Amino acid sequence: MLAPLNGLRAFEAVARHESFTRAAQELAVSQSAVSHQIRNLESFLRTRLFERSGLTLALTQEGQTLHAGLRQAFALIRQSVADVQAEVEASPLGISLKPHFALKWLAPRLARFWQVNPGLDLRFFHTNQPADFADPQVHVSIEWRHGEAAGPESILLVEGALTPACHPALLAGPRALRTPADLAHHTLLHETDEKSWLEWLAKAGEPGLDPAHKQFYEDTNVRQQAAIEGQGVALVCPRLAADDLAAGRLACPFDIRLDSYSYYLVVPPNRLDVPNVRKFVNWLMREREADQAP
Amino acid sequence: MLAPLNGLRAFEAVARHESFTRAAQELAVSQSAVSHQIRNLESFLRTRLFERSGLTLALTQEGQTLHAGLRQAFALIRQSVADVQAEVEASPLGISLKPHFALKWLAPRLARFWQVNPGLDLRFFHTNQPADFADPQVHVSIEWRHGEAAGPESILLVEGALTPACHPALLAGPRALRTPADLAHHTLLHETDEKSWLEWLAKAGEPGLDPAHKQFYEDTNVRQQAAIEGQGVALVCPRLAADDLAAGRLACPFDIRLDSYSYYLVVPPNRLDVPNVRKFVNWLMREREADQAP
DNA sequence: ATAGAATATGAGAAAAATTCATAATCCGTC
DNA sequence: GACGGATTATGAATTTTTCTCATATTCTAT
Repeated sequence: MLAPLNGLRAFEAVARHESFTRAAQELAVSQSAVSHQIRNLESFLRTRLFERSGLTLALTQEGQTLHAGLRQAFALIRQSVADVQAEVEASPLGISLKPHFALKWLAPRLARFWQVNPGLDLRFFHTNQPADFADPQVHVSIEWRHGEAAGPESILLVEGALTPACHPALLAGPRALRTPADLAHHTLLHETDEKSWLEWLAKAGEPGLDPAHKQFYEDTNVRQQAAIEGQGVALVCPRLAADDLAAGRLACPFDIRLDSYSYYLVVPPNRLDVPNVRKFVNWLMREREADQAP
Repeated sequence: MLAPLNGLRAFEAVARHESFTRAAQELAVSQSAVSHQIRNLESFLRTRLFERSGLTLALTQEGQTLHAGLRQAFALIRQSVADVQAEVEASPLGISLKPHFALKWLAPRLARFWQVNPGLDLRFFHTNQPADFADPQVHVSIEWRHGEAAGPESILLVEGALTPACHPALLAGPRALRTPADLAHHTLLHETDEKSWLEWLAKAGEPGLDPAHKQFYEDTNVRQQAAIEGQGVALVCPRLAADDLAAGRLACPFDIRLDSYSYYLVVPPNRLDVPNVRKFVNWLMREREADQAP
């Protein structure tokens, strides 16, 4: 049977400090705990390790023998653990997010992040799926979630507020989009299913509307580009389409917005203890504030 | 917070064996326990330490960093603990016992002990008090105990069988000891109190007997010598007075024996795990057998 | 596909560690 | 020499950790 490691650790600290009380402070436990540990170790080794003569604590012969090796051993352990933690710290911060959010929201702001955190490596996992936090490379994610499904570890980053958008030309002409009912003559650009459009149509008072065509684009960047090319009407998130709207590449024919989904920052429990994660999250929070100010 | 030591130990074993299962065997725990330990350590360090790709287990970069230091550290720990145990092993085996038993029973047999266990150092604590097992130098004791008070850790070594003994001359002459009642004309040699004699007198049918004189000798060797010198009658343990009886220095006038007290070997719980203790106890047991054979 | 050999996992049981409250001890001081 | 301050010791209750069992999962080779 191998020696009780926690007792050895306590012993090493006591021997170094020459005091139970100070060792307890270093180990962040009570003096009583240290006393029990030492007693237990002494009973395991069947020998006294300290000579308690009054206020002075001295190592016995056996205690000296033990401490000689343990001092080195625990220094090695502490060093090795610190080395690993440094490696982990130096490894890139993994962020799982949708390509659309990455392109339209994060990318334009990242330069500012480097200014504040130079030398911090990021690693992006672009996916339309929920993050796989079992993968230790993934630390946080930004997800497109239904507001109600957002748990306590979710922080609202950008409000969804989905609304139809299309090439400005579609607002005029014979089949001009003037009321939601006009969508019946147009192509609706979907994601992977029709859920969002059905929800929006219901809210717009056209629940049964049957569009002329349907197209499916899983990637929102591609879908939005398709709308820009005039291939149909897509539901867009105005804040993430701000540039296209400002440049006149897109226009929003109606002011009816679906706000059940939004972009949320998701940080698994305790992940904020990782310094790099905290830095990134703090920066995101400040960007969010700046976003909402104007 | 310092790293979970037991997890580190498990990790070191797994890394060395390149197998959870074999590490579990070395540590004498289940594979499951090792798996839990590693998982816990990985979660503490927030990194994977092993690459589990099918049947082959490989260290990750972080795992290698950690193992490099831990291998050395644990080797040091094992060595230090072994060193201390060797020191403890080499220290004398402490035996607490009464001077009388030491002189009359143990001393004549010790030569045989050295034959079987050459180089094993013994340290005798001669005392008439019960052993102080809190003193780590005291490993076993041989005690004069009441049979009923003997606990499970007590082993009968020599039966007490107290009976009066005196100089042979007292068996003759005007005040010859022929019946217990004759003791009224003699001096009774006591230990520290009159208990034993009172008990013996009761058993001998002379409960109220009032002796001519009383003398108190705490040390049985001295008391027995006093009897040899003809100073009175002492209660002796025949097996420990065998030499004096055989040589005619002592005689037992009556065949009434008090057997409530005996010499017991006392070994505190778990002490038998100490190799030297086991050697001594085993030898004592063989001596006891040899004692009872003839 | 399937057997074999490994690791993973969840729940409950067992063991170890910790704390609290307080006792005992020791030393220097008045 | 009694007293106060500082230190270690101790016992009981509680919390935390560790372990096991039973079983799931994963991977490989046949």
